[in-house]
Amino acid sequence: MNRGAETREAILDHALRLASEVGLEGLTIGQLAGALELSKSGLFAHFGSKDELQVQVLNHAARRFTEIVVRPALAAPRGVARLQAIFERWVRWPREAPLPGGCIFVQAASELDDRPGAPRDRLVALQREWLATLARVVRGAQELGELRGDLDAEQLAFELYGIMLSCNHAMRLLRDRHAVERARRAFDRLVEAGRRPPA
Amino acid sequence: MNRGAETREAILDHALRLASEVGLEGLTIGQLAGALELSKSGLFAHFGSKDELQVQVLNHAARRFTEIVVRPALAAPRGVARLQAIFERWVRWPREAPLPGGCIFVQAASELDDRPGAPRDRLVALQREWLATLARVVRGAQELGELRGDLDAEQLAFELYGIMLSCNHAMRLLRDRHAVERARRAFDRLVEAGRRPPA
DNA sequence: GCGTAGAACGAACGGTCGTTCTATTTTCTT
DNA sequence: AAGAAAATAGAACGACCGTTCGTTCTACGC
Repeated sequence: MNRGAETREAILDHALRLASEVGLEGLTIGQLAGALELSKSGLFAHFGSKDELQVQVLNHAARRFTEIVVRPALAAPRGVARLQAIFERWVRWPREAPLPGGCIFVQAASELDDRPGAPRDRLVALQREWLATLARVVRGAQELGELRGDLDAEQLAFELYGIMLSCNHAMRLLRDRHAVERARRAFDRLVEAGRRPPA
Repeated sequence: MNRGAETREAILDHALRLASEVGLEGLTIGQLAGALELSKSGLFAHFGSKDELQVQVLNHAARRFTEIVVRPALAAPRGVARLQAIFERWVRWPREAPLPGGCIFVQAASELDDRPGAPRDRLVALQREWLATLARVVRGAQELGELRGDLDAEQLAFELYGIMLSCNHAMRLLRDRHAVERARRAFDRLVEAGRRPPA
């Protein structure tokens, strides 16, 4: 790896942590440079613009997310077990990334939803991908007969992500220590309802 | 109403709309003053600090929320009907407030969750209140026998809010035109599951 | 009509923002 | 070892930030 690529990696690492706390907008080049003992201009030269820095932070986060959440979950056996694995990994991922300010995608979603530009476009693509991944795992469980075949996989993905968002809200804003427990119960109920034949 | 109270109301009105788009942090006193054709210092004098402005914007939003969502829903008959009313009102409320940038509480939750201070404290109190309201309506339905008595009302409130958060995410970030439809289906399924006796 | 309190103003403060230069140092290639 | 290329530094920029200050305007009780 180039010398430049190394420091760029270090920058993105720190930027990711920082952005989870203060947001992608709250991220400032001066503070980031100060924390890494670099000059503002030196750090800036790696990216050329703040938008590009934000895009690369999102890409960096996506790589981490794949490593920490998606790939290990794909090691679990297909079906509901894999769905459960992906859920459990998601809950832990801010701790393992580590992202002291919580999931950066949730954070960025609020920040970017009304701000057109490259960072928003990138985030939208990543979140669509994530929902598609959830739906794919659901379909895997359907093909195995563990979940009803007439379920709308995208609908289930929508609802699963809702549980995760509520969990995030309860943990990060309300500091509710039972948030994960609540989310787990909701997840189990949702999956259980998907097993039963329709009434 | 005092002259001062009138302009303060006008300020908060505009600030609320603006904050829904750019966030409570993105709100700047200069821009707000410019939009209202006031001087920065003249506007500032009404609040004394930006934190206080943010707190008052949150309070203003809470008043609106009560008028638009909670109070009309309380006019619906107790039970599941009222729960449905509160859900439908919630979906529409950014359009009716109007909040062109979507629900300000969801927006603020991400912004403030890692920033201690008066605005955060106020938001936490408001969101706890909101979840408590949801739980109270659920309990109303339980007392009427429309929902199972052994359900955990707070758990159901947690899951209901999750559906709303996922709806918000799909609408605002993904620009998904079927978000409300998805949310409605999730809501119906959740309530329906609450009607049935346990398996 | 006058005096006074509150409301709004305009200018300025020190700071920080993202960005743009130029110059210097470090790293890589040959 | 030499020369090209990449990486970093440092100073400066215009813009805007929240905030302060002293002044001016406006409305209303006497």
